[in-house]
Parts: sequence; C-alpha cells; structure tokens
Amino acid sequence: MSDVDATSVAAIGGRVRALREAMGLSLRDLAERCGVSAPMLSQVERGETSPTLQVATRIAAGLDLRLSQLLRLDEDGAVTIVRAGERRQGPTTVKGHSYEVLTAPLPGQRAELSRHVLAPGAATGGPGDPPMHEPGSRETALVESGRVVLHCDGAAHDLQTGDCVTFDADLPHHFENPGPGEATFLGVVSAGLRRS
Amino acid sequence: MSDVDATSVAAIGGRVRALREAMGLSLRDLAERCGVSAPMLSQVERGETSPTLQVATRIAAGLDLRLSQLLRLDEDGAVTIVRAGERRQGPTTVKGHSYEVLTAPLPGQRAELSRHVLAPGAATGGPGDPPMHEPGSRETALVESGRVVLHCDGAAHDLQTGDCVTFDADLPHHFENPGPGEATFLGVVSAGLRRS
DNA sequence: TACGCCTGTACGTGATAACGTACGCGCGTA
DNA sequence: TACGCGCGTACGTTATCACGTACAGGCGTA
Repeated sequence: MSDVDATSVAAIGGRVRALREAMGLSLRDLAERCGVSAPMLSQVERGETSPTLQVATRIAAGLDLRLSQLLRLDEDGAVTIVRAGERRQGPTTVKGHSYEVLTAPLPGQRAELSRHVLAPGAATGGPGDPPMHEPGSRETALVESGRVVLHCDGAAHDLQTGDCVTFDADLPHHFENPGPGEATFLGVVSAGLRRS
Repeated sequence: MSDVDATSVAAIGGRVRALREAMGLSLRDLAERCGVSAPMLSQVERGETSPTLQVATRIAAGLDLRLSQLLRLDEDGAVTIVRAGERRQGPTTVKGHSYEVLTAPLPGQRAELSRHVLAPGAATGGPGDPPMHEPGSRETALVESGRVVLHCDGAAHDLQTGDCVTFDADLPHHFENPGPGEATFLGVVSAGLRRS
C-alpha cells in the first residue's frame, strides 16, 4: 500500500466514522443497516484495511449515500480554479505572437483553453510546421478582436471578430493576422480520440 | 455477493474495458499505467472479482479519472430524458440570464463553446436543478467580465474577471451573478466518457 | 459496590483478492 | 508454412479481506 493509497483509504475511513457518529449510530447499528460486520467497519474506519468496492458500496448505502458521493467528500479535483494572475505564459518562439494558457495542467483536464495575441503580420507558426496535437484532437477558435486567417491542411479561412471555427487539430495548421490591427483569439483544444 | 452488488461490480468492469479500449490500451498497457496486474484487470473487467477501494482508485487513475468519476458513469440517473412538454426554452429560461452557443451543432463537436450573460442578481439555474450533463462531462468557464459565483455540488466558488474554473459538469451546478454589475462568461463543455 | 449492558477492538479462521507465471489463440511476416 | 509477437485468460500461491467470537473498558443502576 503506497503512501497515496494509504491516505485515500484512511481518509474515507475517517469520513465514515464522522458520518456514522453524526447520525448517532454505533458500529453495531451501522453494521445492521448496511450488512457489513461491526469489526470490519471498525477496521475500515481506523484505516487498517481497504474494503472491496462491493463492501464499500454497502457501507455508503448504510449512510444513505452513493459510493461516488462518499468518495467525493474527500476528493480534490472536482473543481479547479486558475485565478487571473496565475496563468501559464507560453514561450514566445515566434515574433509577434504571445499566448497564455487559462486552464490548469491537470490529468482531468479534457479541454485546454488558451488566449493568443497576434501583432499585425504575425503568425502562430508557418506552413512547414508539423502538427502539434495528438491524433484525433479537435480545436475550436473564437476570434475576440481583430481579424485572423486560419491555415489548415493547405486551405486558408478568413475569420472576423466574433467568428468561431472548429477543425481537426492534428492536421498541419497555424493562424496569422493579416492586420492592420492586433488580433486576439481563444483556442480550445479537446483531447484526441484516445482520451475521449 | 447479492444481485445488486453483482450488478454494480460487473457494471464498473464493463466501463473500465470500454474506456481502456477507447484509449487504445491493452490490459498490459493499462496495468503499467495504474500499477495493477493485467490478470487482475482482466478479472475486474469480466466482473469476476470486486477490487478493493485502493486498487479501484489506481485503476481509475490509470484512466485519468478519479474513482468517484468512474463510478458516476454507471450510476442511476445517467440517462436523462427531457420530455417534449418539459423542454427548456432557449435562450432565456431564467430571468436575467441569456446565452448563445458559439460552436456549430455538429456530431464531431467534442467541446461546446457558449457565452453567457447574467444580469446582477441573476443565475443560470437553481440549487434544485438536476445535473444537465452526462456522466463524465467536464466544464470550463472563463469569466470575461464582472463577478460570478459557481455553485457546484453544494459548494460556492467565487470567481473574478479573468478567472478560469474547470469542474465536473455532471454534478449539480449553476452560476450566479452577485452583482453589482453585469457578468459574462464563456463556457466550454467537454463530452462525457460513456462509451456504451 | 457489583452487575449488566453497550461499545470498540483483538484474534483466529475461511474466503477471496492480487500477483506472477504460463498457456492458448490469432495475426503478421519472412 | 512456420515462427514470433501481442493479447487475454487460466492457474497456483500468497496476502489480505471479512466474518464470528471473545475480550476489555466505561457507564448506569440496583
């Protein structure tokens, strides 16, 4: 049992005890309600053993909960906030293009949101760039201000402020700003087929 | 193992196999990712055994999920039917809230982008609303202007202009604008994970 | 003060989870 | 056609879950 697993098992155990006591039940009371023995419940509450999913489901039921609800009480990750000042700045490898990633770099992240700024005449890349996204990725871009041209798989698509485009991100693509003003757009990249 | 428990164990097993195959992984591939043996994974997927919480947590992690998310994919209530007479009239179903969907309503769309506007004091829904997204859905919201409070699964999260939040969209949630000014935010909803 | 009851935990035992090894099958290629 | 590889599952063994029984401690009451 690794440290992380141990923490998880112990956390749910403490939670079960807290909920049982809040309901004014003894170990034997809860045992009767959920069909799990009292000594087993004691071991679970003290973090001494990891119950099977089947037993854990019955314990949760005895507490008038679904198992997913019980687990959620001690999980992190259901809500993740990135404050305005915490955004990750992307490296500026191309002159006139800067971007920042707005979403957290977490495994549970299934869509990455980023904002790009293009100076007049600048582009996010070039025609020869290889695809930067895994197979099956899709991208949606929303032009917030200015004018942007999407080059995707050899074709050019002109986009005005407010326009929204979705395309296969695993094809060679880049954006450019024909000017005359600065252009900004939001990019939403969804994980490839392997991930969804 | 009672009938109900057997159904639950078998259900999650089928779900694990569906997700693993959708990710293009073999049993040995997933075994490496999550630190559970391949024969054990095979037994779990075939419903032959009930894994402990500790092992189930590791299996979920190998699928880039928290265990509660994995469980929710097969919980009752996953099928949501909106009867014709119950259809929510867009765009303004709640006073002071209006929104527009920015992405095209196409089958291949894996992230739906929408912009919401909330007048001071208005909300996108209420505490009693059922979850409107399928199990496994995730949502990202970027506050463009004003101040928004996300209520998700009973907890309130305060968001200022420029803040970005990602959360489990299959949990009961709604946004509200405490005022004093108008608030706008972009919403990105990623498709759920169900494969059957 | 002593007894009975309730409570949580220790312990022994049987059942089963979990692993490592090996097998069978199918497919691709030389 | 034969061989090697990848894949999923069978099987034996070990570790641990899960239970039943019993113990220890505390509390209330006669």
